[in-house]
Amino acid sequence: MSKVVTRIAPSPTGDMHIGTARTALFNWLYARGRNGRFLLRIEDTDKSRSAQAATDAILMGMAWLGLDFDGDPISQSARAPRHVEIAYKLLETGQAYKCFLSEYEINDLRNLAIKNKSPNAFRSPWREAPPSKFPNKPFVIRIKAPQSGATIINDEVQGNISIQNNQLDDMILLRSNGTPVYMLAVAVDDHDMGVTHIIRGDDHLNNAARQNLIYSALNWNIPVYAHIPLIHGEDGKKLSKRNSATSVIEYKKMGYPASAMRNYLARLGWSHGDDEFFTDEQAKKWFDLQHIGKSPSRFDFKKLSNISKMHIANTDNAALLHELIEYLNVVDQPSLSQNHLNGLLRALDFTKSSVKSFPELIEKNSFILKDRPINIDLDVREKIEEFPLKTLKLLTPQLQNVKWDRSKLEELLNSVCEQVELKFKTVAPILRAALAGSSKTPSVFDMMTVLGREETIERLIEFEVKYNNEI
RNA sequence: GGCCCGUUCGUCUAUCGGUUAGGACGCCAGGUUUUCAACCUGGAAAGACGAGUUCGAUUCUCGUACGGGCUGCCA
Repeated sequence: MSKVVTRIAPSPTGDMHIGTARTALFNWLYARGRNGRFLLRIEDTDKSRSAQAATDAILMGMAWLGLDFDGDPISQSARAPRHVEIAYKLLETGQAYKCFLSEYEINDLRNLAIKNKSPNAFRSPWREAPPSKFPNKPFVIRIKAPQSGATIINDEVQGNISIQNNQLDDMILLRSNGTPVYMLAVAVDDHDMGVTHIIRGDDHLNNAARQNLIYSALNWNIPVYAHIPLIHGEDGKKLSKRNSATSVIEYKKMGYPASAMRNYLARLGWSHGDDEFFTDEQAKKWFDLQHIGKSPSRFDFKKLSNISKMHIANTDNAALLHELIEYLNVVDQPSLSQNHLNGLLRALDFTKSSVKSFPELIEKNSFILKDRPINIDLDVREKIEEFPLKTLKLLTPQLQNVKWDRSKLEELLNSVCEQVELKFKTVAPILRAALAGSSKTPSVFDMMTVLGREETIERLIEFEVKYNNEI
């Protein structure tokens, strides 16, 4: 059995689409799980639609998602001479022909066919014309498609699809300006690149029949097809800017880890029994074409968030910090000081287990990312019904001597609470206010251990003074 | 219009003729708690519709409805 080769072939138009990312992921998983090769080809045949910025966006998206491809990206436009060569080869063997119809004339013929309710696809009158009749006009090269019988597509996802050949028109291979069209380029490139498995959106399902025409005209082996259903928005309509975030970069900016995106996207339309949360290694091992669903699936942010939460909780601190830094960077936040970085690394132990995304993680860690004087959020202020100064007066001096670990601090706090005859429930908001100025924090003991003795005491004193002044 | 594809809880899905149709997210209720959360327990919730094949259909076939795709000198 020959080695598996897959590819992702996006066209460079604007940002990288999340659907493209999923298709890339499927191809990547399939190849990587089978010791195969995964290639990237930029489909820039139509130069007017292409832009370097869009290509960069694709590269960035792939990099963020960790979808590494083999070799250099292949530019389709650079391969145009080869496409032209094949078109002329087909012309020579009589499997393609010159068509001298103008676009205007084609339009008329097409409209006429629709008007007459012709069941057949459009045919050019030049199909069988002898060279002696050729005018001195620009021409396109069309493939000579069979007019009867059927073309079968063996699709790993959709099954065996049969398309009547009278539905297939003599598609254009080379434009009148001599440039190749997409359909030719795809078939030639996939063949030349040795692609064995084409996993792509099912909007290409009908195209597969056309591409098969090219393959068979050239006596090439037809690759394995797997046409996967498209992703829809939460409203069930095709994913668009109106109903969802469409570009990969937006998800990065929302602060979802790449591993979570891979997990969620893989699970969207593919399944491995009841497994919901899995690692890349498992996904590579498990991924197959048989368990890809046939119907389009809706993008669900709630589920993504849940998967994201599990991934954040399961990422080790150093890697998480690395991703967090990249996240802050992409959302144009100022970078963190070494001091903050150090604190963050320690705080992650107990802050990473309960958040859904990086902005939440930042918020949860805000106590360590703030410097004195601590600004107190309004909602926290409101929760402090009375301000028992005596508690702090009693507590602060004792903090000087207590052994600085979590259990000792708990003991101390409990005894102080007893002395002032308050429940810890009442005291905690005050400490939270003093230490973090926010209600979104980890436990006060965890904050104390990370902040350290000195900083904790400074914050408590600062708070005490502030309230003394206000009274 | 023609052709092609799809349809299981709100959502993602399991099921490869025989199940009390399972899981996850979300939702609801209760519990725990030191805030936001998190966590624990329980609950409601599905085979689009109509025929046929079969001892038996979610599963196979056909039709209908709905949704999607293709039908470009776009990709």
